Amino acid sequence: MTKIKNMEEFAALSGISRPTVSKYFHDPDSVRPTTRARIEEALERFDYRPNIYAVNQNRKLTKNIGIVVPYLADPFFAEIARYLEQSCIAAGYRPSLFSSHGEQKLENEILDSLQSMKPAGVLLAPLGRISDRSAIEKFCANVPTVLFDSNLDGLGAAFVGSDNFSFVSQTVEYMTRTGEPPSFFEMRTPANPNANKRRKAYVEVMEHLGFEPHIIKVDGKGWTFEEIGHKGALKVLEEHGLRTDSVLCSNDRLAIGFLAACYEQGIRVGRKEDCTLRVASNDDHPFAKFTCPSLTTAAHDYDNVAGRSAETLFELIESGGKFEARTETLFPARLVLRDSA
Amino acid sequence: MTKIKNMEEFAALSGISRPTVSKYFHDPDSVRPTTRARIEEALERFDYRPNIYAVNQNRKLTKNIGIVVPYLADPFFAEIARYLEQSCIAAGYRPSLFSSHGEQKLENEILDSLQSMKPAGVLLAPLGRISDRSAIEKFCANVPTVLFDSNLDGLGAAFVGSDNFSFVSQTVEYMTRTGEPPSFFEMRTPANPNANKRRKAYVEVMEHLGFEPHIIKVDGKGWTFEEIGHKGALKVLEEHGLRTDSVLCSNDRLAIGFLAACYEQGIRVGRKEDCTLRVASNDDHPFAKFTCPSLTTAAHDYDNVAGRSAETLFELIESGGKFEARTETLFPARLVLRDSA
DNA sequence: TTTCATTTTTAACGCGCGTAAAGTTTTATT
DNA sequence: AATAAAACTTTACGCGCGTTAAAAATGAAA
Repeated sequence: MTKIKNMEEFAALSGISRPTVSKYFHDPDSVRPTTRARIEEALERFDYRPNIYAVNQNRKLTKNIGIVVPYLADPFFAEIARYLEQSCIAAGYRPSLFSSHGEQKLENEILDSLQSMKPAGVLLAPLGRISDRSAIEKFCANVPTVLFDSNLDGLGAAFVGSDNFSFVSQTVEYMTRTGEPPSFFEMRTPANPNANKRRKAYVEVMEHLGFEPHIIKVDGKGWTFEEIGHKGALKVLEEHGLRTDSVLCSNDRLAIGFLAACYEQGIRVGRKEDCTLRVASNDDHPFAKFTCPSLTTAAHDYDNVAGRSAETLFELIESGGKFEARTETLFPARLVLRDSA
Repeated sequence: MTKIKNMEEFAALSGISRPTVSKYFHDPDSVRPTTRARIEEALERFDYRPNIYAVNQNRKLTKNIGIVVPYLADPFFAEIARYLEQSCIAAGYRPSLFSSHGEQKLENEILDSLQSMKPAGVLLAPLGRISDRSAIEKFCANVPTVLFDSNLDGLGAAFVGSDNFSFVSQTVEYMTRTGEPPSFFEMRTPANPNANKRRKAYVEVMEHLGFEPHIIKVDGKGWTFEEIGHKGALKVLEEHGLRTDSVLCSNDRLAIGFLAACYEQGIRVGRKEDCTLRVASNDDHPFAKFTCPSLTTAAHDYDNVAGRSAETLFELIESGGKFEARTETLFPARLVLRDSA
């Protein structure tokens, strides 16, 4: 197996001219089947691959796609990222994954370094409230971008995410139907815009059902949601801050902290007779199945959110990086009944 | 702010010749302070950055570093990856992150695509038992590689990880000192080589302390450890397969499943009077603090493992990609006492 | 001021590939 | 078999930058 230096050499060995070989690598279907066969035959014998740097330097558009998530240590985003990666690869792109780790500075740096990669497109789940809106706006002006998970009004060519109203309405309706109406447990200043939409949905649904909304806001910032939920729950439980025996957490990670606090305080959670509290939540975090008790929650439609995000980006790329109008696609939640409520 | 097309143009605008500017970008200290100042002044006015593709095409060695983890949806690896990324950036490298998602095929593809990136070096946490050893061996022959977390004997220029004996000896000694000796709970065919070392350490420590080792192997494959631990625990509890009131899980994710099963079965876990079981584990998973009860576990020295891995790779790169001898660096665990044991 | 080492400039080539133009061959159509 | 369309070959340039060699400029030391 001789080592191939460059396309010139490979072309010679395969008996095809270099421009045709180049064309083949750009799109195997753009050459005649017979020549394609000859190239692929040679490809097996010599295992040559074009130098990606030379290719990307000369192509007007690279095949790179950037995937940016706000916090990769959250398995929710890790799962989404996995779907997205695979979709990109399947479509012939080269994904590269970045995590903002909850920091605006890092998000900006990622966008910066992404720009110099001249990507065909970017799938961006922004930090949300703490994002540098103008930086993202500038970025989106230069790079075809589809936002997902967190919407920033008007930014990016499209948004794909989950319908927060669907999440909250299902959980609230379920809880009110089977017991007392829930209080809403959330962070005081949530970074994620979904949190705000969930709160609004909660208020709306409660009022529609004829109940008085009751919101519990806990302090804490950053992405250590379990910790924040845990501390907040201890405080609430100590102060007897719950009006009913039901709590709806804004998201599963807060709920994980909440349940841990309940356990420590000896409070039985669930819908069995000996339980004094019901806790539900939103997201269907990968660990929600293994909390104690297992968590009743509204599940994201992972597959569809990720799939549609990727598809939308591909369409965007193929239509030259611009859509006529910005679209927002929201997928409804699926209520997952477990033991906690 | 005019747009700069290339280094030629930028050099002209800054009043310095292109080769000198090129030299500056390679190492700012390699030019005279006065010319450096002039370049940096121009840099502020025009915000130009070299085309990374052209740079990487021509440099013998890129500044890219690949980081490969076996399963990014495991927050443990997400955390490690974060440390590593930051270390690389701080040292002036450009990290790119990959996850094998538990699949050999993907691991191989990642190594493949990594090769064509001509990285200065790679930080690789292999899948372990299911890795394609020959593929990794071939890769390591071409790219300076430091293994971390999972050791593959003789592969890579160095290995940095945790001392599994330290993990298990601390947990076993603690449990035997404060109560009955633990059974060891693990997967039958663990992918991770650390699991095997932990089992051996368990046997060794138990025998040294004069107790008979008792190992419980549960079925299941893949990386859904919580699920496997959960199912396995239900079976064990049903069959009364525990010889004592103590269990040491091979890792925290199994323990999370184990605790969930205990909760469902109404078994009180912990060291309080009303508890009938003690469960400890290894890793100090980010969620171990929020299990019910919170998990007593032996913690990885995250900072040191990640820090030393990165440092070792930098040294490797600076010494031309080869070490005289392969080194293995192991960091001891730190016992974290919580409520479960 | 002279001297000499250091740094910078000028000029030019190379990297590996995209791409275009013009000419040649192959395939499809009738 | 004649013709046109499609695909391929040849030739050559360009991309943006690394790198080198020789010439020129700079700075420090004498």
